[in-house]
Amino acid sequence: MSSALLDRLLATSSLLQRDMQRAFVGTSLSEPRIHLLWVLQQVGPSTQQTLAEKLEVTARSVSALVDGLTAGGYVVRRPHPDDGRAVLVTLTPLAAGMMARMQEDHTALEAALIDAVEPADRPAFERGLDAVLARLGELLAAEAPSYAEVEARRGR
Amino acid sequence: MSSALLDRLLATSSLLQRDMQRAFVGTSLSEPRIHLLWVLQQVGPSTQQTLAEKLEVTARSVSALVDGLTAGGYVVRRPHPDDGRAVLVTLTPLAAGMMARMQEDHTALEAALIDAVEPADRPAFERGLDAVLARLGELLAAEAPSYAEVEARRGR
DNA sequence: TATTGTTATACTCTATAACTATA
DNA sequence: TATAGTTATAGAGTATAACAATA
Repeated sequence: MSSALLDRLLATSSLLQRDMQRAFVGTSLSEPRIHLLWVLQQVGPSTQQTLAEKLEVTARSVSALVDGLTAGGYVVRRPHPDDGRAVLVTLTPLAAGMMARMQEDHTALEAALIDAVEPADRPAFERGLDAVLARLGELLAAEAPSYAEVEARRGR
Repeated sequence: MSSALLDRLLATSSLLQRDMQRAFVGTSLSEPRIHLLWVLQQVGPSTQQTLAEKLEVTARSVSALVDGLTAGGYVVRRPHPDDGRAVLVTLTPLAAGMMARMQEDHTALEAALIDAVEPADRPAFERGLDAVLARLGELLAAEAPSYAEVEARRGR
């Protein structure tokens, strides 16, 4: 008997994570640093506060990550044009090139995974995945009130 | 247009990870420590070497994890009956109870996720998931030779 | 006053290297 | 010699709290 659905989903998570890590062995880039670079590529130059929200870590942790990435030549801190307190963290050309390649790898992996599924199975597979994702979202929302909800309750 | 397949798989990973973490807020249990306890529940009392292999970390890291879990009252080090060098890390009744509950939650989540998928979609969904898992395994095996393969090559 | 980011401090996880005790 | 585990040391990531500069 094959292993349970949940175990296969967890196995998929594990393999996807390995695939991500494999792409950066030999560089000074760890998973949290790659994540920061990835966000910068997606949304463009950002303040550290914005990065803290996207990465779901404290502003202090972003400072440390940006320090490391600056030392490695992956990002630079530029003054914010409108706000003297803030900086705009910006990818260097080196890092922008790496992230563009990572984006290509991402697209290629997407294609490889779709290709692996029998065409006849694809619609049901995608519906099933969406259903699982939605259910997971509901379960988490039900049991773990969001930050916004906690704040609203406090405000009463 | 909905987001791509790969992004939905990554989103699923992220939500599963959150669900796992949510279960242990308020305790002194971090993700690596929970992982160790989980392995102990699955395979029974184990040497630290065995745990190091299962967790894919160094023996030194296992020492640190076991130290922390011992201090928290979750595991005890018992002498190995046949090997004076080794210890058998064993769950305390406290931790065994927590892990049994975690196993139940795991089973309940499994049922909730299957329930979320339309019965008519389930066979194709499972085939698709298996296909994705297999393809991911192939890609990783092709590009990242296993430890065993590296060792065999060195032995030539 | 509120916000942005840094300095100060501490804890966890990880790793390598050297060492002890046992096989 | 080889293996199991620890001590010593170091680096990364995370967090909270106090502070500086700017809004």
